[in-house]
Amino acid sequence: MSPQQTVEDQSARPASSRVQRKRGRRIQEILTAAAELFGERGYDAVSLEDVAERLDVTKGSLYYYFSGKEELVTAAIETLGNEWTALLEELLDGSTGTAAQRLRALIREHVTIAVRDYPAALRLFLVPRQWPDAQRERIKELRQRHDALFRGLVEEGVASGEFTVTTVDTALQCMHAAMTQAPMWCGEAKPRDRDRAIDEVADTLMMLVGIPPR
Amino acid sequence: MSPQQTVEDQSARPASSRVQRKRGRRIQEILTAAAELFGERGYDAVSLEDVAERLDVTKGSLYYYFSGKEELVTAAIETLGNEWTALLEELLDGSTGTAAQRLRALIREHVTIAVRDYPAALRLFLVPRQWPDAQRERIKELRQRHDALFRGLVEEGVASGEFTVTTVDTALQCMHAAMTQAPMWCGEAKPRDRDRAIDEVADTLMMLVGIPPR
Amino acid sequence: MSPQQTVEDQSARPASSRVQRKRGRRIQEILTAAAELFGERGYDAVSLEDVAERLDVTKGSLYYYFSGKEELVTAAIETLGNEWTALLEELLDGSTGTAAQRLRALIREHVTIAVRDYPAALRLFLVPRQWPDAQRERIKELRQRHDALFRGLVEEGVASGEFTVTTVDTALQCMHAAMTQAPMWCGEAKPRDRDRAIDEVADTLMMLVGIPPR
Amino acid sequence: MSPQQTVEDQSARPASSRVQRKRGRRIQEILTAAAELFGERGYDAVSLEDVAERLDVTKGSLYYYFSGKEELVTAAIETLGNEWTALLEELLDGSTGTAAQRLRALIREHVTIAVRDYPAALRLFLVPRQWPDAQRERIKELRQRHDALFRGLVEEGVASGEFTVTTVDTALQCMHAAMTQAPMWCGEAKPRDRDRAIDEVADTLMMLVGIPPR
DNA sequence: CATGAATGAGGTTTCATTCAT
DNA sequence: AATGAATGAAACCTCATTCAT
Repeated sequence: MSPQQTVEDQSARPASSRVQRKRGRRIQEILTAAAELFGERGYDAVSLEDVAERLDVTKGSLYYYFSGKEELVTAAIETLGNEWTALLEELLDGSTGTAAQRLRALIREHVTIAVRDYPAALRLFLVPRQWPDAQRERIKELRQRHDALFRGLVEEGVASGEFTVTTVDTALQCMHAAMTQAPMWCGEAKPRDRDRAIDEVADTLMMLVGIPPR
Repeated sequence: MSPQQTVEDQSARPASSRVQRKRGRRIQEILTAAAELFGERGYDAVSLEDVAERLDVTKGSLYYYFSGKEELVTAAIETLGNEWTALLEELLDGSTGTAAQRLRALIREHVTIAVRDYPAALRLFLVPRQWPDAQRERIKELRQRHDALFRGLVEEGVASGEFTVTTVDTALQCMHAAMTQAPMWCGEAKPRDRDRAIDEVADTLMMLVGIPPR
Repeated sequence: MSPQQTVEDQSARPASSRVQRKRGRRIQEILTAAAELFGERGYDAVSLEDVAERLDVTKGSLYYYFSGKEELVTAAIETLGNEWTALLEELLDGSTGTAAQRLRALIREHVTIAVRDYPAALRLFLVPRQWPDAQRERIKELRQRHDALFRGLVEEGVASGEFTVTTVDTALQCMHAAMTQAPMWCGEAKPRDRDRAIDEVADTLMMLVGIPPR
Repeated sequence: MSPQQTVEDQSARPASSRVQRKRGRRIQEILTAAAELFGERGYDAVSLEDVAERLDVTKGSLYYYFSGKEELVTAAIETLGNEWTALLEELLDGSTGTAAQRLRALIREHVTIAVRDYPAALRLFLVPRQWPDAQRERIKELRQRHDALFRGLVEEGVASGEFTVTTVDTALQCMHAAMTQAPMWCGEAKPRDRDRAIDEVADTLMMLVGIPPR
């Protein structure tokens, strides 16, 4: 049995779970490094050598865990998406107040993550030639889970009369597009300016659901 | 001594203007092809061989007109941006009504062009992070000219009290981001659905300047 | 200090013979698997990973029994050759009749084994040109033992005037070459056709020693 | 239009036939070098680097003419087969005498070529994983053309009563197998011995069609 | 005994770039 | 103006081998 098995198959063999856990941890290390790099520079601009170097191993080692660049990047996207979504879910769990207050906080958090951790995340969804089927499914699911967070809040606000939208779908798409590209114009050096920029983005995007600034 | 001269230099020598015109035409052909390809697949995923093949010439020929891949792609972006901006300026010249009416028309037109002519233009703005200085300048200027169209209208509306914004800059950025990515979710087959989708985008984005739907 | 010891050494230590037997059995399993794979695809096209996978162990384990790929393949050839020769010797022990009758039976058996058990055994003799000295010796000996069976019969027939040959050596070489490649053109699906094909090969090869068909 | 076009397409564009001829010549140079190397060592054991080095160019250049290793080797086999067959046809054209005399000369020539030029030609027909369809056809045709030479003579001899065979097909297969493997046991250093060995092979193989030695 | 992990050398392939013609 | 040819660096990938556990 070849050792490559994507992250989810892990539970196949119950044997030697300590080893399995270690393997899992290593895979996560790799995926985190890969997610950062791909998130920063995009698919084509990152070589496996780059990934290996950041992990201080050789290229060959990556092939022990992944069957190739595409599998690696797919898994990395998944990781990135999961971490990102988890952070947002966490925030949402602890947040109270009106739908507007919570949505604004969510937007702020999302942009902050984008700017801080994954300035080129957008590119990861613009990967070359369409993905092989298996991988495309996984990415689509990921995106839906992420979207659901925003959609839930928006629908709540609309239901309560707090928000006004033309279409929930379109408002979400626009919001998402702007948030994703935000790192490109908020990527300033000084944290102070950056924070203000993020605030402005949040205020501006709230207008998409009919909440005026101030 | 190579005859390379970037697109601007073209008008420098009045001599032998028939030759010059022909050269200009050839350059335009190349740039159009390049813009399409780069727009479809992104910078890294398009090889000069691809561009040459679409033009039915050899790679070598491209070097007669451009000093390298980067210059080619920069010029392509410039061309595409110029055409695009020209279409928008034309529309604006003939348009009357309130700032809101004109802005809405401008947004509609922009998205329509994007969806119809340059479905993947977005990628052209996701080009390698570090441009050589010379090229970065040109792209920045282009963007500013394009932006000025929207900015003018928005400022006019703000001045007249018609619009409400947190920051003109941020509103424009968000608007731009959403418009650029719109082709990705409006790229439906049937023209009827597509038109309605574009309308929704326009309505939604008008909210960024405080204009409610309907 | 690694415990590697080539197959011959096995019987050296009488100590702990149960362990030794187990070791021997394991080695045989490995060699059988290896012989099949190398026979099917050739030396270069089979990786140790492939061999390990078929045995459901890891690559590393193979190094416990063999010092490397070359030793493994040499031993595999040896095993295969031994089994093959043993089968032929067995046949010869029980066979009677004229030299021609016995030679014909031997040829038939040889080709039958090749077709049935080792359809691509030929490739095992097309292994990298330069064997290390130690291994070359072993392979040569093997071949001689195998050859001796045929040689003995041929010489007997020549001595008795039953056979006519130009050179015993050359006749044997040609016979061997044809027998080895026979699986490639006798590898038909239906057993009936296959049996007739083998008969034809045997008849034809008998002509090499001057025995006419029928 | 990518420059790769296999040898037969050459006549597609009538344009600039001097250039075309030069291209053809270069391709032949490459194929000759490749055929020698692959013929000597087999598919897997020859790297493109090896081929490139013998031609004193870089690996990359090979990709200008061939789309990959497989295409190169297929074309090389074709070349090798064509040259080989051409030599045999030439010989046959100028040869007179009985079918036996001519067949014997043909065998001698074939083995001489094998020993002298392509000691590992056999391996080329045992290439890894079956060939892609396109290439398999070409190789099969080649083989048939080659076989036809021998078949014609054998059938002629059988018709005239000069030869006796069990089956023409089987006799040809055996003959071919032996001839192809002959370099393995005739590859001696001294030309004198080698010539005698070839003579013996020829005499021995003539027995396959019922011609006794001497 | 056996495994999982890692390595490093070497293979195939791609491609921007240069240049003689 | 354009082409065919060649290059070289760098990419992806494979695999025999080693080793701590």
